[in-house]
Amino acid sequence: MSQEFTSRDKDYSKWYNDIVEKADLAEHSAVRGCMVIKPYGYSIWEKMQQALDKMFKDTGHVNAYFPLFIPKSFFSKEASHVEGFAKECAIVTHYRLKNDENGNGVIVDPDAKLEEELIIRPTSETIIWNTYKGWIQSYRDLPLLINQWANVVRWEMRTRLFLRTAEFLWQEGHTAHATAEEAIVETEKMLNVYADFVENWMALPVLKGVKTPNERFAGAIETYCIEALMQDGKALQAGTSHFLGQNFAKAFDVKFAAKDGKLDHVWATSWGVSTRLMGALIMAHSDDQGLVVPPKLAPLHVVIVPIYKTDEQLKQISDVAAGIKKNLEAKGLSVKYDDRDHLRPGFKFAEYEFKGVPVRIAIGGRDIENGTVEVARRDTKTKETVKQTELIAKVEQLMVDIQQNLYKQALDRRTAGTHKADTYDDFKRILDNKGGFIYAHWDGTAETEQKIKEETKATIRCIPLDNKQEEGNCIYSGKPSKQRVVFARAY
RNA sequence: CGGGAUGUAGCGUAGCCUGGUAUCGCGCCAGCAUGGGGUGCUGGAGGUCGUGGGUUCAAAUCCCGCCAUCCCGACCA
Repeated sequence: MSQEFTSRDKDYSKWYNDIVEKADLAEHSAVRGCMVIKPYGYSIWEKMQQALDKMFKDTGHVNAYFPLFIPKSFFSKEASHVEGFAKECAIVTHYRLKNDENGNGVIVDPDAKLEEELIIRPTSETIIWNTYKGWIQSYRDLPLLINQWANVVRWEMRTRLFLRTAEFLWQEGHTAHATAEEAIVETEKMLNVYADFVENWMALPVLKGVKTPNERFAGAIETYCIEALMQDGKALQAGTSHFLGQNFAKAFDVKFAAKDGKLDHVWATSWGVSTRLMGALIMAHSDDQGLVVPPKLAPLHVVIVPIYKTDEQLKQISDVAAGIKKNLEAKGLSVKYDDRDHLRPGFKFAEYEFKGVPVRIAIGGRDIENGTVEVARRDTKTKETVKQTELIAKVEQLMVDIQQNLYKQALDRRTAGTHKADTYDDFKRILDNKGGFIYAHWDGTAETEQKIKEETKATIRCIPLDNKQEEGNCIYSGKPSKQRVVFARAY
C-alpha cells in the first residue's frame, strides 16, 4: 500500500479518482456506468442520509416508497417532462429468460414481451402523481408532504464515480399544496434545508439561486438550486428544489375541493439531493494527502495508534488507549484503536490520513511515562502533545474546530474563486485562467446563454436569490441588463 | 453516440513489431528482526494473458467480432 496521490495541480481528475479508490469509497462495477459504493464510502452516505432525514422529518415530511418501474404511458402525460428524460431512459421490455435451443446460454424469451414497456424511473413525478390522484380529494388532504429514499437510473454516456453514474441513490420529496404561494414557500424551505445541510454538515458554502429556463427541471415552473465551487474552479450543482405549479396535477388530473366547494388542481413541488453530494464532499476539502472528511460526517472520528517495542509496553499502552476510547465514545465519538501488529505506525498514519479521519492519537512509551499522548489533526496536519487528563475536552473541541476550519477554508477558496467580468474578453480570460464563479450581466435571452455556452463551455449556474439589482450591459450582446448572473464551467 | 488509447496474478507492469503458454515491482501468506511518519531480510502461494471466433503443428503475440475502462467531443443531477 505504499502509494502517493496524484496532486491536484498535476491532474485534478486523476487526483479525484485516486481518492475515491484509495480511500475505499467506491469502485467501478461490472455494469457499465454503475458503481459499487464500498462500506467506508457508504457509511459517509448513511451519515448524510441520517442528517437529511431528520431535517425532513423536522419540517413535517414523512417517508414512503414508490415503485422502480413506471409504465411508459405515464411519461407522455407531461410534455416537457418526457422531452427532458426521453434520451436517457432504461426500458424493460420482457419478463422472462429461457435457454437457447442452439446452446448459446440464456436468451430473452421472445414470447415474454410486455404489453406495455416499463421505464426504470429516472425520477418519480409521474408514478407519484398517478398515486396522489387517489389520495387527494379535499383541502383537508393537503398539504401532502412525502419523501422517498430510492435509486434512480439515467442512461448517461459518460460517467464519473459519484458525480455522474447511470444508477445513483437519492431522495426525492414530492409535495402537494392547496395554493401556489404555499407550494413556493415549500420549495424555498427545502432549498434552505439543503443549504443548511451542505454548509453545516458538509462544511461547504453554497450559492442559493434559481435556474434560467434553459437549465430548469423538465416539467417545472421554477427550479431553485444550490451551487458549490470545487477546488479546480468548476461549479457543482449540489441540490435542486422545484416549483412544479399545476403541471403534474393537470397531467394526472389531481383535483381537490376547497372550503367553498370549488374544484381546483393542486400545486406541487419536488426536491432532491443525490450521492453526487459525495463527489462534492471529496472535492471540497480533500488535499494531496487524500480525503478530508468533516467531523460531522466522518464514519470514524478518532483513531488511536500505539507505538511500542515490547509486549509489556503494548499492554500498558492498550490499557491507556482503552480508557481513552471509552471516554471518547461516551461523548458520542466513533473511535478505533488500531493495534495491528504487522504494520508500522508511519504506515497507519498515512493510511488514516488518506481516509480522512479527523483526529489521530498516537501513544508511545514516552507518553506512558509522561502521562501524555500525541494528537494530530487531519485538516491542518499539525501535531501536539496533550496531557491525558485534558485529552477528552481537547478532542471534543477539535471536532468543532475542524468542522469550522474546513468551512472557512472552503469559503475562502470560494471568495478567491469568485470574480466579476464586464466584458466578454475579461469573461473568457477569467474562465481560462482560473475558472470559478463569474458574476456578469446577461440580457436574459436563451440565445445569448446558448451562444456563451457554445463558445466558452460556461453556463449560467444560477440567478442568486438575494441578488443585487444593478444596471449594466450584457457581456455578450451589449443589451441592457438589470442584474448580474453567475456563470461557471460546471460538473 | 463519434474520435483516440488501453485490457497480462488483488494492483501496477515487461513480453506483442520478428508466434514456441509468461517478466518485474507492490500487495498477500509464513518466520525472524524492526517499531515516535509509508520497515528489512529469508522462504512461499497466486495467471482460462478481457471475451468469442479465425489463421497455424503451435497464439499473450497475427486477423475479425464483442465487452469493459480511460481521455477528448455531443448529452446530463
